[in-house]
Amino acid sequence: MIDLRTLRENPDVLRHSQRMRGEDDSVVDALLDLDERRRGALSRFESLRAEQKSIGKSVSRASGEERDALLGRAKELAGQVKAAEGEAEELGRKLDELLYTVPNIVEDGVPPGGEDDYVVLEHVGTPREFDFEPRDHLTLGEMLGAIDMERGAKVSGARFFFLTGVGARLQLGLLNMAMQQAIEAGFVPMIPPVLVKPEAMAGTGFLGAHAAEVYNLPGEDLFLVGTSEVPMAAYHADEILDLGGLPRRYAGWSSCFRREAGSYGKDTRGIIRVHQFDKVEMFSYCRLEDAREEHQRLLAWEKEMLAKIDVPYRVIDTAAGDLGSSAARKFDCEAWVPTQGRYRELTSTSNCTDFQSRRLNVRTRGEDGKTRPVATLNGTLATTRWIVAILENHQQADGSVVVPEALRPYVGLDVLRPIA
RNA sequence: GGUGGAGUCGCCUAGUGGCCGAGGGCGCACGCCUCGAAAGCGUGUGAAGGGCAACCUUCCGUGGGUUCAAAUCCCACCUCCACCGCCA
Repeated sequence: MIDLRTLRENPDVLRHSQRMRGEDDSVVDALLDLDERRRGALSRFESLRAEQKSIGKSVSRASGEERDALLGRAKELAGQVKAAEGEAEELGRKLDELLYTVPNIVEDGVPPGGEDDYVVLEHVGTPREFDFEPRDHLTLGEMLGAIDMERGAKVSGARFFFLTGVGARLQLGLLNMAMQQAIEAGFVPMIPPVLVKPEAMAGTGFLGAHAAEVYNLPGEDLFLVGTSEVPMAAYHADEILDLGGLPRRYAGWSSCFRREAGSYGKDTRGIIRVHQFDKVEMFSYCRLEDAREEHQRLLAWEKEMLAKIDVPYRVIDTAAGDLGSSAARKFDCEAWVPTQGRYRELTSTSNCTDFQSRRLNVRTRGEDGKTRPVATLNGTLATTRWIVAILENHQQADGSVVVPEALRPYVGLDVLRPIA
């Protein structure tokens, strides 16, 4: 959520940001207009209410005719107060409604443009030359008895799967390795609820433009989270965090649920794009002025994880138009997928500045004693999709897959071999 | 799912219509005392918004209602606790 005070003082910042995202900048004027009208109504209500209170007090002291006169005036005021309050509330509702549609202000330095206008920041590792025809991850997964899409579809429908045998072991090992790295880096490990209230979903910015992506349980008024970012951001909702305790870092392990509405036909083979997967996610609360630096740290921890699975990847700086509504900046790490001949997202780290914390009311107290919103950031440490990169990049001609060295203690196997 | 009880300023608690945005204790901050500390004493100590100074308004689980006036009365809902039922 945008800060109204900042908007009043410097509306061009939001106008520029909206244009960077390729979105409507006239929302700025609509906001300013509503804000001014609401403040007017509020101030009318406040002076009426003040008068009503003071008359109310004199009623209790007065008697006889004087009391009757005061009562008359008080009754009159009661109606006016109610009307003025209603008007202020109505305008406040409209303002909030509009405010909730406005995405975060884009950070300086973000490349302009849309999905394809990202800037590649670096390449790490080199795609391997195969002296045989590499198999795709699903073929390998089936040969290894690791992935069962057919039964996934039988039981749950398209884009569902079973991880079986070494597939299940691979995922458990990978996610455990991620948790272990996070713990060693000082993160608090966390297993959050994956069903959340509407406030948590809206607070993190997932009920806006991408509401169609979210599963909900209408009878329960609960939503299935698409990432543990949601419960971890809402974890400290309505709290004032100790300044000395920042940054607070959490590593959440959860299943993630996505409807993948509108992606019909995309990535229909294998486990690249599925309705349910598991993820270890970093989440950090820090001071606003430290957020850029913290963002770089999260990116560094992602790279540390990627190094452990030893796959070639690149880091991209996502263009403004492709940022989520809560992100001010986003870096993705994309691994090389040999059979697709391209890079696919394995991690994504976003700096959400004070966008989520304003909605969720997560604050800290500054040196001046005043409360102010914190920054929230998130980043991926491992997901089910990583299995794709591991299988494809480390496959051998016979269909076996060499487990990356760092991962071996967690998986308990050096090589995954095709089953008979 | 049923019945009973409860939700007040970080924590505990007082408060049954106007003198309550709200008293007390704990905690915390500052000061005095002390060589220093503890104890003791004194002062201060919720949040949001508006003017940004005095000050004003809102918030006593949430939402509605009654009233000139609601923490206080009425209704609905939510949450927590206890017991019962049902079921992992």
